[in-house]
Amino acid sequence: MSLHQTFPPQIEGIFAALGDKSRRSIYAALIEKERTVKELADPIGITLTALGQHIKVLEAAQLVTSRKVGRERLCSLNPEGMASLEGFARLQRDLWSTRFGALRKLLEEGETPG
Amino acid sequence: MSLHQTFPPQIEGIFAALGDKSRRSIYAALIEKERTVKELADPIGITLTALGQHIKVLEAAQLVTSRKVGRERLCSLNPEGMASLEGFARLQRDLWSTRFGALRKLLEEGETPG
DNA sequence: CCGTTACTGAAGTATAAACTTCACCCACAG
DNA sequence: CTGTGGGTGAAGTTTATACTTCAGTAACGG
Repeated sequence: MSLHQTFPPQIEGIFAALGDKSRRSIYAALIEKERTVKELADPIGITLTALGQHIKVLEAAQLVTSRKVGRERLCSLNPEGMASLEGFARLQRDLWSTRFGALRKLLEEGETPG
Repeated sequence: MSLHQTFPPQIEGIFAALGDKSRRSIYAALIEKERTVKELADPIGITLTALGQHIKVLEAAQLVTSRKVGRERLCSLNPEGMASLEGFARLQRDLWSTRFGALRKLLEEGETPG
């Protein structure tokens, strides 16, 4: 039914995940170092339950990984996610350059009829 | 109050904008070529009003530009947005490499005692 | 053992934001 | 000039989802 092409599934997930302010905060907090669920929840001011839900989304998007250590859960950044995003963004730019290049070429050809 | 550093404002806007499925569809549709509000609204199945609101968000995020042509509004991609995102993502990867490099160095030093 | 701390699942609430309706304005065609 | 089509603003609805509460498990400290 849908005429429009959408983004690759992984990229969709990344945008959906980081579309939320709390999850961006979590991600940003993990840039410095790995942290427990509690350490992440406290400064944002949400419950541990809410934070756990966010972590699930971030893990599904491959932006974060986590592991149980004793009774705590240590969360860390997963560089794969951002790397994929970078690749996607670069591809977009390449496509654009190509289009722009093609346009320029057309214009140049138009100027030199022969 | 907030302990956590968040993303640069422009990047925040981009994630917030593309966090929405409809706006991703719009963006994807504009990759091929520029389109009017109606051309964008029809395949998604939303009203022109709703689409107009999305365009405003995408423009604020510098992902899209638009201009009035007669009674139509032509929307096109703004490559600046994606370029910023690519820069941000690459910076993240660089930070990670640095951290990882430092860790590896520490481990190597630990493995070669004296 | 007991009490506290960190977390988790289910289930319900609350709110932000996506979306609609409706009235209206312009541009263009007949 | 009338009629139709594309677009826009204000204001209300609706829905997705972020969030909570509560009850429970497991780990650690005394």
